[in-house]
Amino acid sequence: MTMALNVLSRSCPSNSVLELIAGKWNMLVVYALRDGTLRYSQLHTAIEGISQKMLTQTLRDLERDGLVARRVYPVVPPHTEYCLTPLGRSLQEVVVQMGCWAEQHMMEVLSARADYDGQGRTMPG
Amino acid sequence: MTMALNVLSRSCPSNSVLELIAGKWNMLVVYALRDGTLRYSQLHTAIEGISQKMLTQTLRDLERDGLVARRVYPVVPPHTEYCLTPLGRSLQEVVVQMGCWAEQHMMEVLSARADYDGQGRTMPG
DNA sequence: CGGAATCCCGAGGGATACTG
DNA sequence: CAGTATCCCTCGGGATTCCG
Repeated sequence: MTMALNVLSRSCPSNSVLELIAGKWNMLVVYALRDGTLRYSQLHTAIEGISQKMLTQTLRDLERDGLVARRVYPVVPPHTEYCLTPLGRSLQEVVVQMGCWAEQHMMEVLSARADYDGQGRTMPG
Repeated sequence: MTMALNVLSRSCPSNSVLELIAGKWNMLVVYALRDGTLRYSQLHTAIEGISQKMLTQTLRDLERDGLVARRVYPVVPPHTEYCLTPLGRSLQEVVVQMGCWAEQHMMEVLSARADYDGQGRTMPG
């Protein structure tokens, strides 16, 4: 019964923690902040295809989980900056590795997909 | 304009590759296969809370992407085994690190959530 | 045992409009 | 600029049933 610490177990908090990472945009935001502080609009530009709704929501989630720090400057027009917390930077190391893996192995994945789809599974017109 | 290789760019294949990792169950399946070969039912048991539909679908996706190998023994009752391919094992290293991060830092995340929710955001009845 | 097929609901998430 | 609020629709994914 000593299976407490296990990401595969729903009863283990690490499982829900892992879910937060698995979100579609979470990793990309952490990845985008790898070089330092960015403003909201800069994040919006850096992460292609993200809507403001999702960007805001993702940032709130990451802030809530202690991974991202938000600093608001009370000026007009508004100025808001985001950066990783120490906890966020510890995760960032793994996220960057994940990004590197994706960049390094994307061609293998693509060719695997091509093979798989070419084995008689394509839909002829 | 030399920003080709970038997981943040939708036009870069690595971006879609990263998406496949971000799926809710993909990482857990790769993680579950870290120790070697498992049968369908063993995976179903190991990964708490996954439905057979999602397990099958996730395995198909990972097989299609060249991360998981499927071996079917033509016996009755059926016997099917799954294991990581070399490509899958290269990803597995990063996934295991992600799992370790989740296990090591889950308490920090939990306490951050408690702090955030305690700052006047809870909904009193 | 290892799936495939079907049904169906709720959340995820985009588009748009508005605001301090 | 940095959000919030609302609408609305897709599809992720659970439950169930059937099959070789």
